[in-house]
Amino acid sequence: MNDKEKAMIEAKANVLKALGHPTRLWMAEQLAAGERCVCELAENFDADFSTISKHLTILKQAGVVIDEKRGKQVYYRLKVPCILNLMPCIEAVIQATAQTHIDLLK
Amino acid sequence: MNDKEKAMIEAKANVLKALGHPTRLWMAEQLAAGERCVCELAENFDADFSTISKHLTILKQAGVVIDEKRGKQVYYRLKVPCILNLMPCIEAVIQATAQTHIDLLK
DNA sequence: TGCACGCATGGTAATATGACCAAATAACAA
DNA sequence: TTGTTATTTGGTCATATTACCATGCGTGCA
Repeated sequence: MNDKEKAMIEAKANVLKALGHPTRLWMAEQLAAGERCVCELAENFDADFSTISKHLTILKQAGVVIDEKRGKQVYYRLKVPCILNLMPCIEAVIQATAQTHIDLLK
Repeated sequence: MNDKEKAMIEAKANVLKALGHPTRLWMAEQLAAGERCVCELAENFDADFSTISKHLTILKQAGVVIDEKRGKQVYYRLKVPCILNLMPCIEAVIQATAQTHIDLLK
């Protein structure tokens, strides 16, 4: 594995890692339905405002979302919509996994 | 978001998180080409044997891989091959991202 | 049986992550 | 200008992650 391959693996792992947190994955799924301002996300999620903001920053740095300031509000949206398409496979992994998860899919 | 939805999000995030580490992502990509024993993975990766084993355990617990002991060796393989299909989208995210990453895709 | 090999597990230490509070900043309205 | 709202940033602390070393365990060979 050369340096470039290693950098590529790290970059890809970083994207997956960004999505690998329940809060951030939830955010990405919300944004899949269309852009949201931070306040709209906060409205539906019980956590400190600063926590939400920091998670969004991580998603932004990973390249998953982009933000746009309009007036007093900052709107976030998915940068690459295909992120959504990952879910069926992830769900298949869960479905293929132990009994403990089977009920999640009903 | 009810309890079941929350559990589903957490389960999905856990799978993504398992893949969100360079070493584990590399392993998954290796296994995409076919099963490998731990020794074969170790051969191509510069890390302590125990480190490799622990990463494989994490992938196994996430449901990404399964293992099978044959003789003295343990073989790992992808449990759900579609994991591979995620990569084009992840690469698209990287491609859509800052200049710093563009050279990775050449 | 005894030993070497392949792998997993336990322990430990350094570093990273994530949650909250408090404070700073930007945009508007008054 | 002053206050208010929307969001980000800095600080701190608890917890999680990850890497290594040492050790344990199962398997097959001598």
